[in-house]
Amino acid sequence: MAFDLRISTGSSTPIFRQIIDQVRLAVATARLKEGDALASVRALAEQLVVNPNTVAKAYAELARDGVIATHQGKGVFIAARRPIYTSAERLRRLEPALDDLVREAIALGFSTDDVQKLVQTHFRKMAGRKDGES
Amino acid sequence: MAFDLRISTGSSTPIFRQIIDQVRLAVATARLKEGDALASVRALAEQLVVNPNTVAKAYAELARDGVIATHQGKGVFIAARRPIYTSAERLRRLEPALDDLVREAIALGFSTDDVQKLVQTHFRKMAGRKDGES
Amino acid sequence: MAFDLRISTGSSTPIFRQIIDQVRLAVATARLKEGDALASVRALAEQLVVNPNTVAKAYAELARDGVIATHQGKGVFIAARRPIYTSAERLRRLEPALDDLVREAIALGFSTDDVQKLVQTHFRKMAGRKDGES
Amino acid sequence: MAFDLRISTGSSTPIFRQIIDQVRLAVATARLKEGDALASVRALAEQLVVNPNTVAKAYAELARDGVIATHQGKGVFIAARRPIYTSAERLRRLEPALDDLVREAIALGFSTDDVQKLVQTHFRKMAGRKDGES
DNA sequence: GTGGTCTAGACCACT
DNA sequence: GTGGTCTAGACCACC
Repeated sequence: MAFDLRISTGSSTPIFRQIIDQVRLAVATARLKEGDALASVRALAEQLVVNPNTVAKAYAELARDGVIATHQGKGVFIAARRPIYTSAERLRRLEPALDDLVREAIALGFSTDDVQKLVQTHFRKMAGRKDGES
Repeated sequence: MAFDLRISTGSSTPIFRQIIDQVRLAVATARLKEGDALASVRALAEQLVVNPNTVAKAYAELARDGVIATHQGKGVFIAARRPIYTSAERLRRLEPALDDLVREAIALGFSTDDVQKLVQTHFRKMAGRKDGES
Repeated sequence: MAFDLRISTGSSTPIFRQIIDQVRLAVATARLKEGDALASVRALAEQLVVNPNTVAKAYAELARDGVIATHQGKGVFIAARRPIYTSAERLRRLEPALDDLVREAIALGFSTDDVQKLVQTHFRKMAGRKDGES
Repeated sequence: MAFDLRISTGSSTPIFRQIIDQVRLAVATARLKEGDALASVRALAEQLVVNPNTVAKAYAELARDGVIATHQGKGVFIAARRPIYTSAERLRRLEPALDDLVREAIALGFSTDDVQKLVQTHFRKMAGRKDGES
C-alpha cells in the first residue's frame, strides 16, 4: 500500500475532515500523484473501523474540490492538480487558521520572530516527512 | 470601563470562545490585571446582545481555568496571575494551531514565505489593536 | 416566505442537487440577497417531505461554496457574493452541460443559430422569472 | 470499417452512454445508414478495452429504441430511419439539456454572450470531427 | 465489485 | 431551538 491513512477517533476534528486533510496533504507533498488509486470506500471504512458513509463523505468533498476523481464501478483516483480557487478565496480559507495561531501565540507570549521560525520548521517537517508519523 | 469586549456574530468561532479568548488575551497583554472587575453575566449579555447562557458558559470556563474568580454577590474579577508555563509547555500548547495552519497552507498551495509574511501582518494587526475589533 | 423551493422526487437529478441548484439560481438572479434567511434544515426537510440529512447535505455544499453561511444555533443565511473559482475552473464546470447540449442538439438536427437563439431565450426566462414556475 | 467509435474513461458520462450517443449521432448525421454493420458486442468490447456487458447494455438500449437491429448469428445493423420528429417534439427533447446548461451558466456567473460563444465553438468542434475524439 | 443517494435515528455543540 | 457528525442499513447505477 502506497499510502497509509490514520485517524484518531478521540480528536475534536471530525473523522471525515481528518481523511480529507491527510489526502490533501499527501497530494500537496507529492506522496500521492495523479492516477494513484485510493482505497475503496468500503475498504477504507473497514480499515479505519468507521462507517462507509463517513469515508464517502470525505471522498465526495475531495472530488468536488478536484483533488480526486471517482469512477463509477472502478474506484477512486488522484486527479490532475489544478488551481481551482481564486487567490482571494485561498487567502480567505487560510484566515481562520492564521487567526487561531496568532491569537494563541500572543496569549502565550511568543514574538513574531518566534512564530515565523516555528512556521518554517513545521513547514519543513510536514512537507518533508514521507509517511505516518503523527 | 477598563475593558471593551467585542464579538462578531458572522464568525465561525463560537461567541463563547471569542469572549474567552479576548479575556485571556487582555490578561496576557496586561490590559487586564489582578483584581480588575469584569461586567456581570447579565450586563455583558445585554451589552453584546447575546444570550446570557453564552456569557455564563464563557465565564465558567475562565473560572475553571483560574483566569477569573466570581465572588458571589460582588461580581467577577481577574484572578491572580497563573504560574508561568515552561517554554516546553508553551510550545506544546501552540502546536495544534501551528499544525493546523501549516497543513491548510500546504493544501492551499502557499509557500513558507507566503505564510511567514501573513503571520507577520496578522501579528501586527492583532497585537496593535487595543480591543477586539474583528 | 420570500423563497419557495420545489423538488421533484421522480427526477433523475438527486434531491440535494435540486435544492442546491435552486438556491444558487435564486442567488445568482438576486431573488435571494445577502443576509436573507433560509428555512432551517428541519423545517425545509418537513416542508419537502425528505430526510433532514438530505437538506443538510445540500446546505453543507452551499456553505462550502460560499453561497450561504450557517451559524450554529441560529440558522442559515445567504452569504456575501464572491468569486471563488478561477476562470479555468468555471469553464471546466460548465463543460459537461455544454457538451450535453451540443451533442443532443446535433443529434436532433439543430443548427448553431437555432441553439444560440434558444440559449438566449432560456437565459432571459430563467434570469427574469420571479418565482416557482417549473 | 465504416465507423470508428472512441470512448473516454475519465469522463463523467458512463461508457455505455457514450457508445449510445455516438451511434445515435452517427445515424443522425448520416455517417451511418440503414443496413450498415456495427462491430459485434465482443469485438467492440475488445477494441474499446471495456467489459462486454457494457457494450451489450448500450446495444440493448439502441435496439430497444429501434436505432439498430440485431440479427441472431449475423451481427448488428443500423435499422430503418425512425420517423422524423415534429419540431415541437425536437424542442421538447432538447429542453432538459438547455435548462441544465443555462442554470449552471447563471450560477457560475457566465453571461448570455459568453455562453453563446461557447456553444458556437463547441458546435464547431463536435460537428467538425469525423469520429469521437474526446 | 465499485461509488452515489436516501432514510432513520442518535449524539453533540452552540445559542 | 439551531446545525454538524456519525452509524446502520437500504437501493440504485455502473463496470
